[in-house]
Amino acid sequence: MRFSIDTSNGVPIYEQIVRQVTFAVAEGVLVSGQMVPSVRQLSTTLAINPNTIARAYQQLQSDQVLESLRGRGLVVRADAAPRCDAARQAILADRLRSVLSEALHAGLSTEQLREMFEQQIQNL
Amino acid sequence: MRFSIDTSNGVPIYEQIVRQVTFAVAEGVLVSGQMVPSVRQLSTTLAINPNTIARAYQQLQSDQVLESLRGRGLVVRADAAPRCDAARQAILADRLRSVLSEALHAGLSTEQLREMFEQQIQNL
Amino acid sequence: MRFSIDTSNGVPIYEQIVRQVTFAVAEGVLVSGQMVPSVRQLSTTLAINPNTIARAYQQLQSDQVLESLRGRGLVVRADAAPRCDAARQAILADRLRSVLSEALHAGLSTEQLREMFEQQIQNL
Amino acid sequence: MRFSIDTSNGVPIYEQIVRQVTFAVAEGVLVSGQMVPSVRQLSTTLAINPNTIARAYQQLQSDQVLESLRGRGLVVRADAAPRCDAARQAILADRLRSVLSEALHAGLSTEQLREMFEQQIQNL
DNA sequence: GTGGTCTAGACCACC
DNA sequence: GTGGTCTAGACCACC
Repeated sequence: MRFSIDTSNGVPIYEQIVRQVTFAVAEGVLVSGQMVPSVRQLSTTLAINPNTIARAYQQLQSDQVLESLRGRGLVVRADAAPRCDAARQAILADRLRSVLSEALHAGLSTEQLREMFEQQIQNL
Repeated sequence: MRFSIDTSNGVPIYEQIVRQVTFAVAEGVLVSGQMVPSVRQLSTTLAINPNTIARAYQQLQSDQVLESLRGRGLVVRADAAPRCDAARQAILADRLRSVLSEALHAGLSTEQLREMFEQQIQNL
Repeated sequence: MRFSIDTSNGVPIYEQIVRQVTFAVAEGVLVSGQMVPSVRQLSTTLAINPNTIARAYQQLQSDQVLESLRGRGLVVRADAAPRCDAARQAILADRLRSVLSEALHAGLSTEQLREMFEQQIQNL
Repeated sequence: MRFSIDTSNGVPIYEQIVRQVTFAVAEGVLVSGQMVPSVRQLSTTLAINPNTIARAYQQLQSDQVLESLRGRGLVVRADAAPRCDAARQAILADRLRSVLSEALHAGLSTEQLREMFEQQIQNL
C-alpha cells in the first residue's frame, strides 16, 4: 500500500498513518495476515522519524488492527476488517457532521451547504 | 453578540473567538462601527484569561476585521463584512473539501458520500 | 491655525498637537502673544477628548512655548519662536536620522536611499 | 544571524524581531529552508521571555515568512525572499514618506530637506 | 475606563 | 528536544 503524508495540515503524522492503515484494511487493500512495512523501512521511505511510525503502529495494535508476530513483524489481524470498516464509517460521518454543524451555526442554509457539497465533490 | 467557547474540542480558544467574530460580521450580527466587548469584560463573562481575548482581538486586527480606537476600544472596520463573508466561505469550503477528499481516498463512492451528507444534515 | 489629526498612525494625539503648535510657532504662523484656541473649543472642533487637548497644552507650557494669562487663556510666549525653530530642526533631523539609520542597517545602499528619497519627495 | 534588541526605543521587542528576521531574509542572510534559532535558545541569548519570541515567530508565520516543522523547529519558507524584500522596501519607504511629509508640513522646503538628508547620511 | 506589551511559569502534542 | 496555548499578574500610554 502507498502512504501519503501531509505535514502541513495540522493532523499529526502518526494519526495520518493510523487512519490510512485503518482505511486500507476497511477497503481490503490490506488483508488479514498481510505484513505492514517495518518501522525502519517506512521511516526511510517516508523520511519520517521512526518514533512517529512506532507510535502509529502501537496505536494500531491497541486498536486491534495489527498484531505482532514475534520476530517477524506486524500483520493485519484476522478480525480487523469489519472493525476498520465501522471505524472508517464512524470517523468520516463524525467529521462530516462536525463540519456541517459548524457551517449551520455560521449561518449557512441547508441549501447553501448542499450547493457547496456538490461544488467541492466535483472538484475532487 | 453571544460567544460560546468549547475548551475540550482542541480548537484554541483565541481561534474560536476569531471565528465567531468573523462569522458574526459575515452574517451582519456585528456591523461596521459597532464596538466589540472590551477585553476585560469578555474575559470575565467567558471566564477566560484577558491575554487570550487580547490575542484573538489582535489577530482580528491583523485580519483587518477590527480596528482600535486608542483608549476607547475596538470596533468593526467599515469594509469588514465582505472580507468576513469571503473568509467564512473559504474556511467552511476548505473544511468540507478536506473531509470529502479523505472520504474518497478512504474508498467511499460519491454516492455513498451524498447519502452520508443527507443523513447528517437531517440529524442537525 | 489649522490642526490635522491622524488617529491611525500610532502617534499619540496630544503629541501631534504639541508638534503642530511648535511647528506653527517656528514658521511664524503663530506669533508671540497670540492666543491658541481654548481646550473646550479645540476639543469640539477636533472631536477629541478635552483631557487630550489639556495634556498637550500642559506639555507646551512646560516646553515654554505657551504661557497662561490668568483668566484669559493660553498665549505664545515672547521668546518661543527660536526655541520652536530649534526644536523643529532637532525633531525632524532626528527622525530622518533614525529612518536612514534603520534603512542602512537593513542593507540598503546610500544610492538606493537617495533614490527612495527623491521618489518619495516627488510624491508629496 | 545576529539580533540586536533595543528595549528603550518604544518599538515592541517582538516587532523588532519580526523586522530583523524579515530584513535578514530580504538580504539573503537567512535563506529558504534555513532554521531560525529555537524559541528557547533565542530567549536565553537575548534574555527575553520565551513568550515574546514565540509571538514574533507566530507573526512571521502568518506573514508567510517562516513555517513550522512540527516538533523540529521553524524554517524560512521557500518563497519568502521576494515577500520580505517587498516588505522591507514598503516599510522603509513608508517611514521615509512619513518623515518627509511631516517636515514639509512643518514648513521646510524641498531644498532644506535635501540638505538635511545629505547631512544625516554623511554622519551615519 | 481602554488596549498593548511583557514576564513567569505551566502543560500539551509532537519528533 | 521543538513550538503552541493558556493563565496570572504587572505596567504602560492613552482617553
